[in-house]
Amino acid sequence: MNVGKHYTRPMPSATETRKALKLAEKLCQERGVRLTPQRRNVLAVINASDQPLGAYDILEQLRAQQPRIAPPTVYRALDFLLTEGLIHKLESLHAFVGCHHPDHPHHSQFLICEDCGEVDELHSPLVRDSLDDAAKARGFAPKHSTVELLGRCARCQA
Amino acid sequence: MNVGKHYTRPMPSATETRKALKLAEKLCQERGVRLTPQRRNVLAVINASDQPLGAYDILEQLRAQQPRIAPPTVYRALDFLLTEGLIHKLESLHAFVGCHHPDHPHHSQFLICEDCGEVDELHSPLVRDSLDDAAKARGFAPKHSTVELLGRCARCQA
DNA sequence: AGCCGTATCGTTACTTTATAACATACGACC
DNA sequence: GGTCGTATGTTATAAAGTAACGATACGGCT
Repeated sequence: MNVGKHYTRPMPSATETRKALKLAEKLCQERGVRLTPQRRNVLAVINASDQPLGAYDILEQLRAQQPRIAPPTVYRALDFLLTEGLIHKLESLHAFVGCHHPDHPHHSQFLICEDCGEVDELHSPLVRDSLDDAAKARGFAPKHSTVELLGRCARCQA
Repeated sequence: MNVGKHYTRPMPSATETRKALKLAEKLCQERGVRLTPQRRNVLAVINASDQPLGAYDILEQLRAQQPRIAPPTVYRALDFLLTEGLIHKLESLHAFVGCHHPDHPHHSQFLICEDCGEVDELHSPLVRDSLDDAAKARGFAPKHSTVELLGRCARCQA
């Protein structure tokens, strides 16, 4: 897959990754859902990456430990993590990123740099409200939003 | 593919479709690009549909007249039509719809009904501006936007 | 008209992304 | 210990998209 071509920022630290996993565990416990080892593994791979990962990228990484793991296992874990709001899917890349604020449901907006692959997760209330208003004006009841801007990040323009 | 399951609104009239094709021809001529028969055929199929169509749906329809047509031909036509702003791609559905305002470039926002498959193309200046502002605040230079709300349209709620 | 360069298209084969279907395992509860 | 629901393993296949290369068509030129 390899989204970024030029600059790539440093991988998330092991500490950050562990903290994210701890939070995920806590949230799942609170909600009465199970963060099973497979789901945890998938989340760990995603959180440990500095780039969005495709399902088959994740698969490949998991095969290092579990050579016989197959696509449905990964997709099932991804479905779970999406449902629980622990990750996001970037539709325009067919790739997945960890959620920065998994503790409450939200619309997110993503700025995706085509040069370096960096993904910036925003939660602009203005964007959210303007979208809600637009939907309301049409009597439309939104369940899920996909908001992705593709372009160049500040660093790659400089 | 078959996006809509329940209500489906009537197909666009032949008159509408013809008008859209006329406009597309005019725009292409003005721009010095060629709306070739294959491109025209693909556009016609998309415009004649009341639902977003996947590339392979389009392929299948074209095969009625041209049994040996292959995926690359369709994808090339789709690329052209996207570049010229004559159609849009709905990333969350892997499907394509005709553009309602092909005469000037624009960000669009889409309201996609999960029940009936209807797609509403919006051009809310508030949404556009709030997204531009959010991007600007991060020094991000957007090239393309994907804004899609999935949910239920007014009719399907009633 | 004939020639050239480029754009478009045909064709084959293939890659990448995603899911259906069914078998097996495992844990919670009676 | 049986059985019910949830999660996973496993095989196969569907759906979406592209690479590569040759053939043909088109527009501009002399």
